[in-house]
Amino acid sequence: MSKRALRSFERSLPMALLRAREAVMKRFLPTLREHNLSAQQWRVIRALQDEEGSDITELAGRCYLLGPSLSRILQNLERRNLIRREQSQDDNRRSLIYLTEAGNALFHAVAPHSMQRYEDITDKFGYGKLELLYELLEELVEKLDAGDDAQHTETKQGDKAA
Amino acid sequence: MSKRALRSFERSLPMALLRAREAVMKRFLPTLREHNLSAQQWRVIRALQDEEGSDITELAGRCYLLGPSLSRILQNLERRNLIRREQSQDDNRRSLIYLTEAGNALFHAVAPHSMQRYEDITDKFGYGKLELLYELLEELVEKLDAGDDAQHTETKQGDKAA
DNA sequence: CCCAGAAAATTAACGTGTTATTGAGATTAC
DNA sequence: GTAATCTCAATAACACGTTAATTTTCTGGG
Repeated sequence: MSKRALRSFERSLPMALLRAREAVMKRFLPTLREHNLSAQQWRVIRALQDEEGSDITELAGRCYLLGPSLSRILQNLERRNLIRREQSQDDNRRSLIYLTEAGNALFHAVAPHSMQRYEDITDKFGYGKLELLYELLEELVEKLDAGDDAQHTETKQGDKAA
Repeated sequence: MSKRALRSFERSLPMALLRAREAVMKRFLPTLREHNLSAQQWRVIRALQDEEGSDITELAGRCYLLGPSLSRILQNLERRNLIRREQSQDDNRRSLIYLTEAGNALFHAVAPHSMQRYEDITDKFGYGKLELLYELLEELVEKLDAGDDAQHTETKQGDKAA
């Protein structure tokens, strides 16, 4: 038929990606939960272990988080003494973020479990298929992000109370 | 290379799935936003268009939403007169949900744009690759969920465990 | 130096994800 | 027929996603 109906949910691409992500996250969340960490908090700790002294904008980019989310996450981690801030000398607008000793210890407590989960997934799904999946996902993002002219941002009307 | 360190973010599977999902959603969100709909609200409206008179538990399963989220979404849609509720006769705990005329009209206003976005994506990425991606994602979920109890339970008609 | 504009970070406001809890209505057991 | 139990739906509490607005600081042109 020329005019197809909308895909059913089971074949909807955003839904399929969501399901897959949740299936994967289910393998990681129990360990994180034992350490009272959300997936996002763990991303931040990993990123800081990779490279300390990032400013917040750079950290947000590496963790794929938006500023406001990261701002709240850092407040939380700071309360728990897992990170600390230092004012940048060059630019007083910037804070540089560092793992504390406790943060570093937490990383080393969680990391082995996290690695184990990756190996579980690789074993269950197959190394080749996993690599193929990575490539497809990457290519999808590339091609979709390429031509974005059709993104006419909407005209905002004032009614807030929608 | 698999035993040495955690994957970098660029190669992390949850992150890759997240990026892909967001790249896809970027194509749909502008249209939804023009109609003051979130992706989840749109999922609910689509599901109701498919099959009206669902109870909330069944609707949650079809929309892949958890109860509390759906509860809030339905309150929102009800305030906006896009859905209405009816008490089930058989079981007073259940509400059955229906699209109103306005909800139905909204569906028909948005659906063509949504279809067009799917066609854009298929064109950009390629039909074959898209199908391959679907299959891989499905297989990933299957293999990871094997042996786990599913979090988002689907309403399976048919065999109730005897 | 002063001021307009840009950038870094936070805050505000709203909607959703998630777990635990609650309350009303069904179901089962005894 | 009543008590224990299960189920449906809503609520509470917290964290995150997202857009807009605010504050502070830096920068560049007069």
